[in-house]
Amino acid sequence: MARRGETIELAVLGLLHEGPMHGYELRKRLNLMLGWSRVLSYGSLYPALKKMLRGALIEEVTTLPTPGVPVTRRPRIVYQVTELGTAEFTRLMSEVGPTAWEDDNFDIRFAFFGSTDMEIRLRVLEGRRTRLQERLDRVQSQLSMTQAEVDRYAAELQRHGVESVEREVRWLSDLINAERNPEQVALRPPTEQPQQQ
Amino acid sequence: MARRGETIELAVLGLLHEGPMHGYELRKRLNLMLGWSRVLSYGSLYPALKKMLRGALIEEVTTLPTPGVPVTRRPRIVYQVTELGTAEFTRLMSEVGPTAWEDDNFDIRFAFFGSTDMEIRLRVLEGRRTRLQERLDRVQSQLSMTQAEVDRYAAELQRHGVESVEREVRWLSDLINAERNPEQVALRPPTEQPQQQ
DNA sequence: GTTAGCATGTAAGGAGTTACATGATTTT
DNA sequence: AAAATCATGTAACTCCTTACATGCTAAC
Repeated sequence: MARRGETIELAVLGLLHEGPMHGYELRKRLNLMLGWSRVLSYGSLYPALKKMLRGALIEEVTTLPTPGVPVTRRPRIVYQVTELGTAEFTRLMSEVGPTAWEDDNFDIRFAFFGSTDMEIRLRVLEGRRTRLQERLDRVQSQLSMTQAEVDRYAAELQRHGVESVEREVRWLSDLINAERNPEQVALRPPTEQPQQQ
Repeated sequence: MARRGETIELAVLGLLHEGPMHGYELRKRLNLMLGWSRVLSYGSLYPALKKMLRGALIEEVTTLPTPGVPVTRRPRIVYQVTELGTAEFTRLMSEVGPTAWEDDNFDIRFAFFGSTDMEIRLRVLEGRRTRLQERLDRVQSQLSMTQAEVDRYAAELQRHGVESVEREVRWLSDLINAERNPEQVALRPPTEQPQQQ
């Protein structure tokens, strides 16, 4: 039950889904994709690749005659996902472990929604929404209790936090609706033009 | 130059600034305050307290006759901040190390703005804004390059990310203005009532 | 020809978690 | 009297980073 360490693994499997890649490129794409928080270092990527190689989730591509690029290339090690890896990808995407709703893990799952089916997408979106809603309820109940004695900066931080999470919940709700009614609603909710065309 | 491990230390020093507390209560207040992301565990709090005790940043309070509470209390170990700790708090608050603008570290600094002076507040706010703006610029320049080939879910994630960071930047700008013109603007920007009373 | 970036790794360590262990106090 | 929660701690482990080490290739 690989609940820990799923983050990089899932990201690599998802990216390799788009085509074979070498480590350096994986890192670049990952940092572009999840650039918001941390920058993935080689010190964690390469060992992870080795481990996945041992687990036969990925394999080396020996010859890949990319059209247009000269073949005189030595040091690059290009990986591709195996059948086992594809199965593991699906398993990880649908797994609802305790860390699956954290920011980074959710973002990775969301980024690869195109490689899954609607059932899983809905489960992930609704799970995240439920989690955020729980946090919101917890904070707001505590907020009403301790309201009087809080310093104004701490209060402003809480206000801003609540507002951000509420916004996130609305975003998730829009996405869930869009999943359920694929025809009626475009993926992007009408922020700019509130009229139907 | 304790650049790492500053997070808990700063939080503890900031909280003890409000008055003496024991470990359990520190954890509760911290989780209330920064409840958004992780929950601080005892396994990291208590060792940190021990370390700070060794460094004389905090000290045990032997007798504290809290009015109204019976004194028959044994196992609680109440800490208070020392002079050295107060100095360290100021130092950490004004330090602009590479991790100071990360979400958690920024939130902690912000939460204790009431215990610092405006100079430091402005430096922290402006530093955070600069960092976010840099990320924004980097992502948007990359976004314009790779625009065509991106999957729609990955694109929506990026769009949402950019929007969130832009919102955060605006929030910071409002706060910076409020710091610079303390009379004119209330801390909270006029969301509900745009009129002056 | 030298700087910048591509490309792959290893070793040591940091910052925290989970799980375990223990006992007192309050509530039901 | 049992259950919940208060209260303090330790040991092992995980995931990741930083710093180091190496060499190739493109650009200036």
